[in-house]
Amino acid sequence: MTNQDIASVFDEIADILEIKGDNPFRVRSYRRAAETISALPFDIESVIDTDPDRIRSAPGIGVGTFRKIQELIETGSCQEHENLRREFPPSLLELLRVQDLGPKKIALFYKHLGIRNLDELEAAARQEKLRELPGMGAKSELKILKSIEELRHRQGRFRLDYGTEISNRILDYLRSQANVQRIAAAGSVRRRKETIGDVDVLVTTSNPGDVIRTFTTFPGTYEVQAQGETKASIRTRQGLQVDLRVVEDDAFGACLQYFTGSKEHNVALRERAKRMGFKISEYGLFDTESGDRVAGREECEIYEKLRLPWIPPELRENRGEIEKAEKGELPALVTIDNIRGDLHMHTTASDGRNTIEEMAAAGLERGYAFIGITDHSKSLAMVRGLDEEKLLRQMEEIEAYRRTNSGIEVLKGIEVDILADGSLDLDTSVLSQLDFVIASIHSRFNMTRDEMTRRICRALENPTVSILAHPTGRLLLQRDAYQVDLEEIIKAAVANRVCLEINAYPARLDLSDIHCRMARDMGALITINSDSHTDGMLHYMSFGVDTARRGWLEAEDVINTYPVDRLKRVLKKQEYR
DNA sequence: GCCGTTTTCGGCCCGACTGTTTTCAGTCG
Repeated sequence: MTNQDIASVFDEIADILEIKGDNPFRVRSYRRAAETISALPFDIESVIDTDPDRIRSAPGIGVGTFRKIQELIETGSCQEHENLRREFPPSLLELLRVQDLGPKKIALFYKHLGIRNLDELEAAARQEKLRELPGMGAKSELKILKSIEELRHRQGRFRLDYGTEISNRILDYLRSQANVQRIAAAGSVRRRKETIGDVDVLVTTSNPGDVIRTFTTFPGTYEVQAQGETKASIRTRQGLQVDLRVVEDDAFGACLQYFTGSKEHNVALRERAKRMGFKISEYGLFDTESGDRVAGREECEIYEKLRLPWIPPELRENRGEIEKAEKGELPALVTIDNIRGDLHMHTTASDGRNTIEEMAAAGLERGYAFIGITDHSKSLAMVRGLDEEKLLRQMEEIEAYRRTNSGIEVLKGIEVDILADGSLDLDTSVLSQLDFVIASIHSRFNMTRDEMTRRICRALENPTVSILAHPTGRLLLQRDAYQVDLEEIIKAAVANRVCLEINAYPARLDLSDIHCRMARDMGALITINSDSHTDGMLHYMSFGVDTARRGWLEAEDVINTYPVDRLKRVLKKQEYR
């Protein structure tokens, strides 16, 4: 059972308790537990027997939660959870994913109309039955219909962090439990796409039957969907499908290339192969005339025979990579090893869980040369955002830290809110005393495109601002980006020497890969940041690097790769490109 | 349900927006 599986049980308990109308603080504590668990940097199942205190000491994990974790790992389920599921149909929970629909209204619809799932909700809305209920009207009904439609578009997809966790677990499991020779994950996980539809695993073995059998007993399996001689499919508890294919050793490379995709990249590659007198398939590269297989064992041979350098999977979207490869002009993509630090993280001063010292220690452990402390500003009352006075106090705290510690440069920053009119939430006289200022939007998402664009551009003109965080505000599979003219934003950023962020938080990845490339082409500098709220989240950085690579970025495009002195000049706008 | 203590209970993040209301409930961040 993965941390994610455990976390989602607690989330589900919280959901049902909310619909039930239970004590909101009890609900929150389940949510908090879920959050903590999904961010733990270690695997619960593998330490629960040897080092249970590591789990017990995590914030928000008390006696009750710990018992439920034990119960989940030992028995695969938890009594409290099962009881609640009997009380309310689990299908009710999918309704929580409808925007603007919360527990109260779901309970109302369930009680009065017996609505248990999306289809029934949609039908009731179309028959104009919802508007008759207390507190409802025609407008809410239309809003619900629109939200249902948006939700249906997203369904069946998963975030990359979950896909990565599952594919890594399966690879480890098969390597240790079965007689595999070569094994790799292909598909969108390998391309590091921000969301994935399924996981494809390829394997070579001398004993296919054994590998298939082992695969179908993977501990995270919810159901086995198909099981044949060379192929099997399982579904995880979260509903993610994983396909395993046993392939011939001589075709492993070809198969890896084929199943890595993307479809568009493969179509373009096939056309090229055809022009050159080859036929390409998952079984190899074949000479059209003789029918001989000329490549297939290694993936790079396929590209080689097509007179191309090997193309990194992140670029395989048919967005010009084949043309560039042909000319030898592929970018030297930024790697995680190039990253020297992280400029966006929170502490206990606002909604983070760790102190400045603890975040610095975690940064050191990752081998960073610098970190930037950037708590929220006062308008985010919900997270106890900092006002001018508290910020000044935090600055003193950081200076005190600097005097007693070395080895990592702790920069004084803030994530200041951009208010509705484009002004900043804190006084410029205080902001200018910081090492750098991140500006971002957390409220009033529903402005018109023009209003929002003007709002952000105005903020970028503030001389203290050197980073725009999560520029489009999207939350993957949850919330679309706000309406904004990103081209205008990028232009304004370049004109004002502001760096655009790739927020590496797996639910954001904002800028997206496409916007990232656009920003680079327009001359913008990029910063990749984890937006950590605990010391265990710094590793999210790798997802940001994945996005940067998909956006064709090189180390020089990303300020986190710069030595501290150069970084400081960029943050003070003395240097840009 | 967690946490911390002024220690075994009582507090726990709150303000804005929307659509429904005629003073507020529900949702979101």
